[in-house]
Amino acid sequence: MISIPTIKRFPSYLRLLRQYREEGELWVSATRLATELGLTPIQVRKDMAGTGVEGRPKVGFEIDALIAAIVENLGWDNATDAVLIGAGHLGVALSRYEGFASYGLKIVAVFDRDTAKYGRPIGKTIVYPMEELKAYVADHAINIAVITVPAESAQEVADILVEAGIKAIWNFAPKDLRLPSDIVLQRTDLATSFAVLSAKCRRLFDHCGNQFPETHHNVT
Amino acid sequence: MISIPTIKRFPSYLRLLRQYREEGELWVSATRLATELGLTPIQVRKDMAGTGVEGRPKVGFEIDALIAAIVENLGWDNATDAVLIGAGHLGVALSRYEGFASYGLKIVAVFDRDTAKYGRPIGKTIVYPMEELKAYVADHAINIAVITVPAESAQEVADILVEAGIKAIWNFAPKDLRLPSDIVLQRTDLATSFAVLSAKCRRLFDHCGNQFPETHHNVT
DNA sequence: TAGATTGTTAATCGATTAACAATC
DNA sequence: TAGATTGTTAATCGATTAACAATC
Repeated sequence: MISIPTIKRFPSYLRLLRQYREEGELWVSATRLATELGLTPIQVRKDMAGTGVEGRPKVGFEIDALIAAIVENLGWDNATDAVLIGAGHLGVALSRYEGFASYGLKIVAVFDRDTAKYGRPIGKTIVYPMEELKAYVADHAINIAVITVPAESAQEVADILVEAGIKAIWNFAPKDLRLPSDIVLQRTDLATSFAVLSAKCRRLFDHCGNQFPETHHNVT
Repeated sequence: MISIPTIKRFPSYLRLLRQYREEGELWVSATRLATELGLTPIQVRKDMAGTGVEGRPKVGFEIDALIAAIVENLGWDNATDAVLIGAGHLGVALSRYEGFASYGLKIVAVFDRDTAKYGRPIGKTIVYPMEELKAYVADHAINIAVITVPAESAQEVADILVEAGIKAIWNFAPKDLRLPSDIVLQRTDLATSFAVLSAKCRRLFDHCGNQFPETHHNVT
């Protein structure tokens, strides 16, 4: 069983490995991956051990083998259909994001409460009425839903999804959802992310003595 | 010094506490916060201890005091000006996001490479040419930058920001940036987030024996 | 008072890091 | 061969959880 911290580093390894492959390289050492990603070689070796790929002393790891193993470990080798709820700016941005293809995620339908948006094309699909969400998820046996509605509506949408038999929810709304324990939930919370940034800034600035040290580039 | 995991839970506490206050409540127990957020009461008490607010046995914590302490701890009490680079869908979504106000983050300028977008209004600002980025950051003593450009351009943009004297970067591009160690970096990487979701799904499904268990709602 | 709740110290758990033998 | 690199076992570090006394 691969740990969550290791899983979180997999996408960074994957991006770098794919870049190396494009540059025509065949082998890479843990030392090199570590240097480029700001990790320790020991940690990279531990992570690589999780993939099941064995390295060769003095040579390193076979790039193609690592890519295949990481993709397989994440389950990104076969595409999964997903619905997205909330055709606001963020919803549209995610629906059109082509990078999802390399994660094996495919947004097959977008839903919104705003009647004015019905039928509007977004990415490779169109906007459907919210009333059709439950039936769509159930009929198409959709397993994953992406929530990009405002915080106030997020729980309501989640409840509909659960009733319809959803298996996993990726929630972008700034709201902590209450879900049955057998539903997989992943948050992408801007507030949480910014809180960490803020805290790191505070630590740095506190070290300097004031909130924002005068920059030497500051032209008054 | 408050730990990062605690910092990550602060925004969730904050949302809930503000909701309670709106409902006219004055006190809340760690037990109740724990129940609503799916945490243990012990963990909530530990986190609350970090804020410096003392609770009262049998009563709990004063909501206003907790809100003030968390906001103060995150440095969200006075607004910070930030620039955003990349006026694509995600950039526009973030620039218009009004929730940032409650984090003390204010996007004061948006930059893009696309000349067709210059002067276009986004949120409370307009799009500026990329050429003006460096001077803007330096002249206005901007400390925080949000990067929403494609992965290929992210490092280039980051380099300009560093030269201009930026202190912290919030990077949404799927790219691991190389930065001087004194620059605060926070990633919000969709791939990482989705990788965790994928891994959790795999664990759940492996437990069931197949990749996606047939849903009982599946109408064939 | 009795009992719910806080706060703190100790125990547990898990991830990172270190040490070092094995390998090509 | 010599030396860079891997793989594994042990040590360290930090966060969570448990236990329990203190409090209103």
